[in-house]
Amino acid sequence: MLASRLQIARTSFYWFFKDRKALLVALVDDWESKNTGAFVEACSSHAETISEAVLNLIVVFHDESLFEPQLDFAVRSWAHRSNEVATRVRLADETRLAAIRNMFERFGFVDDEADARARTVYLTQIGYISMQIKESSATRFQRIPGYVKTFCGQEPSARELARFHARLKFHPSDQV
Amino acid sequence: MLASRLQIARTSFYWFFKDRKALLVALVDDWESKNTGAFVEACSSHAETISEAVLNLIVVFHDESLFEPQLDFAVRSWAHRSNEVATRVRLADETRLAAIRNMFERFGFVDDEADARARTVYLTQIGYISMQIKESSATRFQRIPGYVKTFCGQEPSARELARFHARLKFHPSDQV
DNA sequence: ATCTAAATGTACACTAATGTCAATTTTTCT
DNA sequence: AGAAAAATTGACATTAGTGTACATTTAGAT
Repeated sequence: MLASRLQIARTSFYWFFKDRKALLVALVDDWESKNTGAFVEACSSHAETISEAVLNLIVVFHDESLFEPQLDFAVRSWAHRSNEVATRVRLADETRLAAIRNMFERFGFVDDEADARARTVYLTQIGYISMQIKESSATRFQRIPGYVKTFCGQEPSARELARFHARLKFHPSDQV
Repeated sequence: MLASRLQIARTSFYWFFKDRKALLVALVDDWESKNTGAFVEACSSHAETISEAVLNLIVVFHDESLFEPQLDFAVRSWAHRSNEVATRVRLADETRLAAIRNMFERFGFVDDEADARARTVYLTQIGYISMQIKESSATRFQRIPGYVKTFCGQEPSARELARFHARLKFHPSDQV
């Protein structure tokens, strides 16, 4: 399938990768290096309010240069069958969750509540991928204020929303 | 794999199912019939407060006689490769989401907010499965109040939590 | 006890998936 | 142009996955 998609002979694959497994390992390596950094950075970037901070984080999930939904789901699927991969996925998830929890704590949420809110934000996005929802960008943007209010208990200001909107306009691949 | 797990010869499989595909179709049929009913029922069951209603819903996700995480994820995985399955999954998701949204609307949430909260509850659970989190029941129960507060903006009362706790004690398979 | 249906097993066949090898073409560098 | 490296390819080999046919065993009913 890969070969026909690339318009080359099937066996040409073996010039680039030793075997099937080598490709899969490379994919997980790529997944690992690409994602985690962007999350930590978004969580520690400056924000005046918690709603702005949450919006910063949501940007990462919608920027396909930082986060690839299809790849993420594929890796998680693989993790269901491989303990090795499962361990790496778990580690990445913990790193990301810690970063998000830390973000909530910076804005005064404590212990269990910071933890629950961090998990809610993160798990909602992971669930989104799992459901492979396809909706117009209009629909998507319309839902954002509701999500932000749910995630942090505070509605985003018009100015924060406008900034969020502007940042994502730079990535037309999201408009599908 | 299936045959060795069941301690029978590989070909004995074909006595029960015509072929591989027939088994997969049966699995999706099972998934479909089993789940959706339980959701709708939980969402329409009586509750004094929104926090109690949310707890009623969370029970469904933790009761393995009503909801099978592994199967759910497997079906969603399959949906990524089969349009037929994807359509059925999408339909089931919409039915469930409508039931949950309706629940929030009964307690005074309107339009976008009811929608966002319904999606947050549902997607968080789907995300949970995708992450195949394994935690002790103690840890799980500890997190519940935080989730409830995030989901509906209101903390569950001690009495509501006690009832929730009691209901799940009847399903020891959850204690893993 | 014996007949029948349910269930299991062995032998075989076919196809899809994966990988190796050596030859060939294309690109790059001097 | 000509050599070296990069990339591609077809022919072949091996293994895993899927399925059929038929014989055999087991369980239940009369």
